[in-house]
Amino acid sequence: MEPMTSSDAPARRSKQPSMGDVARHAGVSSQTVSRVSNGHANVDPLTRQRVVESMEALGYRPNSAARALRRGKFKAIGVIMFTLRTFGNMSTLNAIATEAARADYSVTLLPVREATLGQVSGAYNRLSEAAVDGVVIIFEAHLLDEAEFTLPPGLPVVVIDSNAGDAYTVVDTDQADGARQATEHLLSLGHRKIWHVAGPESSFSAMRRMEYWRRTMVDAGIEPPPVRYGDWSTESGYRHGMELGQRDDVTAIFAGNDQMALGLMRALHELGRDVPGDISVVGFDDLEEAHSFWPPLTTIRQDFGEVGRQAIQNLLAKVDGERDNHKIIVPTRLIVRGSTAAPRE
Amino acid sequence: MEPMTSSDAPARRSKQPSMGDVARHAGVSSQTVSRVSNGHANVDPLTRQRVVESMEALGYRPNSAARALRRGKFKAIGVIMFTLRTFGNMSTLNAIATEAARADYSVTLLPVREATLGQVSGAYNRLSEAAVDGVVIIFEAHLLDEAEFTLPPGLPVVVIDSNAGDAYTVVDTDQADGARQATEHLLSLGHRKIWHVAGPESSFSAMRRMEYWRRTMVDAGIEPPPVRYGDWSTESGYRHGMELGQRDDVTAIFAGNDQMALGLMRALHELGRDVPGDISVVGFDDLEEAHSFWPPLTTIRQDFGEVGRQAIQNLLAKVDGERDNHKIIVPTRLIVRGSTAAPRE
DNA sequence: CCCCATCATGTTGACGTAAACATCGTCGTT
DNA sequence: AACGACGATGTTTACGTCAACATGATGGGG
Repeated sequence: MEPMTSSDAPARRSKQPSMGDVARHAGVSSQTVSRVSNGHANVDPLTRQRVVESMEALGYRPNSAARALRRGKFKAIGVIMFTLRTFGNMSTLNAIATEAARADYSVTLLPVREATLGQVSGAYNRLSEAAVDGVVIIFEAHLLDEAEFTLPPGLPVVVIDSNAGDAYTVVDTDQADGARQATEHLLSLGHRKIWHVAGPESSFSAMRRMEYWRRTMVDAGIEPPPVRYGDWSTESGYRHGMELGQRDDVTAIFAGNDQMALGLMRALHELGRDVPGDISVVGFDDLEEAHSFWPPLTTIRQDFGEVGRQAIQNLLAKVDGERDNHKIIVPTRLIVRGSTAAPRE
Repeated sequence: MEPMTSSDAPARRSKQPSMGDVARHAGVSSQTVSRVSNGHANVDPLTRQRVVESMEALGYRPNSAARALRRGKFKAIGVIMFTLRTFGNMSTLNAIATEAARADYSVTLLPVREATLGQVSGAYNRLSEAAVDGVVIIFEAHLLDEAEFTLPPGLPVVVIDSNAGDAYTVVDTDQADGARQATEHLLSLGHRKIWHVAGPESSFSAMRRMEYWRRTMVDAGIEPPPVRYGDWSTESGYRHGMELGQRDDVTAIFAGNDQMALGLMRALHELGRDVPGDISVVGFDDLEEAHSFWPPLTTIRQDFGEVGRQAIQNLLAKVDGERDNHKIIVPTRLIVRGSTAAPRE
């Protein structure tokens, strides 16, 4: 990989015009340009007009670095995440970006990676110098502690989908209720022994869903079968499907997410087991494609949009001085489609 | 869990220590602090040590606004897009973020939305003042022209998946070859009349794929059946599937993307048509789930990672002064799975 | 018709950083 | 011993913006 140094003459970007340039061009002071630029009152319409014309003529655009320095605000919020690869993270990010834009904030991605321990001297990671007014953290809170970075003190934080406790404002999908709805749906169809293919043990969401599946089973007076752990991927769902599909005491499976449910169903197809005739399957997430799976997947819909919205609203409130931490729970909803049915007699 | 940010810190962030504070605390000049902060040579190890300790003691972190102002660089690149909702955009963004982080750049999302035409005066949109050194545009170039914004002159730009022509550096998947491979695969299996469900007419990618499907058919001496247009969604695939599945002259369908292929297959399932026994289906994209569809989908794999990598590398080269525009074509690959077979006799 | 409120505009300075230049020892060489 | 090179550190200044204050004009009320 080439070092990409800008050592050699960095083709001096033809100096962007500044307020001073515009001011000179329009024959006013730069302060007047500033006033126009910020839409302040008390500027003569004619002057304003003239300034706007000069700005256009010179192709002036405000220097946001100077602005941020002057104002002490970046009008930007950071999103810390490990990967964009999951549907949930992406949907949440999309909602965050949309909501932030509404408030005229931009969103900066701050992927977490190996700390760039430079010299013993300047050991700052990107985060500590990130040009943001606040951050949304989208990952498992327990990783926060072992992470290679420290959050700058005083930086407003909102955590999504985590067990961060009272130290932060937390926005979370109602994992518990979702898992309960999924399990009860299967119970109400007449299934007794409901299997669960959970997400990885490192995931807070996975553990919550698992816990409430178990609790619902126990509440129904049924001994829960042993949990099986996947890693959210279709492959892991497939593997468990191949095993579970060969047992004759399996009539219903609750998968920790839709992708594992998909892998599961594929395995069952390959084994010649009918879904939902022989085995019912429920997922979690409601991927956009879930209704086109074969059979269309019964699943728990997460409202990622609402999660993102809540996260931004709460974060911006903190940026504006709010001190308290909140815990916001976004409800989930059971979507019944074709992958569940009453067990065969 | 110990809180890593003192949430009890003063809401007033103006208390952030500056270089001067650190300098005073360490008994050196602020320039020395600057040198330490940037890992420059020519600093006495003992002095360096002392400065680092002072930085830690005061919780100093560099002010990136001041830094950006001073250096004239933001170390950030912007990504302009309409939505994160599609698999392709999402994958590309992921690759971009990863690659940018490698070069120590951060990524700022710049979702395009209705222009915020403020006062007649300060009608700047977010883009024109965005704190970025360059931008990647992920959408149809023809929309660039009718977009409500103008790209600040002199701002390096790389366009992905578009027909932007010579005005920009363009990174694109080899749509043409992908469509050719898909069509030829079906032809080589013995299919003659291959139907195509294309993406929306507004999409450059969709049109490229369609064009080369047609061209390949013509080259094979076959009159292409009428194109059918979808909108990339599973629903639109489903609709076309319901229609095509009821005709007995349909043995092979090339869908413009995997999601439409999925909808298509669902419709065929509902109609009792066997895939690939009665009808073969090919997609485009190779979604992560595609291999778990039922049947596993034969499709064209796009290398989004490479697209993102190329985009960033070229953009950063431009940021460093490169003037020329390039056209980078990233190859595609046919992935044969279970949704295609020779036509029934 | 004078005074002051009001408005339009200009001037000054500070935000935090880092390049450019200045200063002052120290050490190796002849 | 004298000289200069070099390394460590300090001083000055400018980056672009905008708040605060200053100035100068206008007009209405007493």
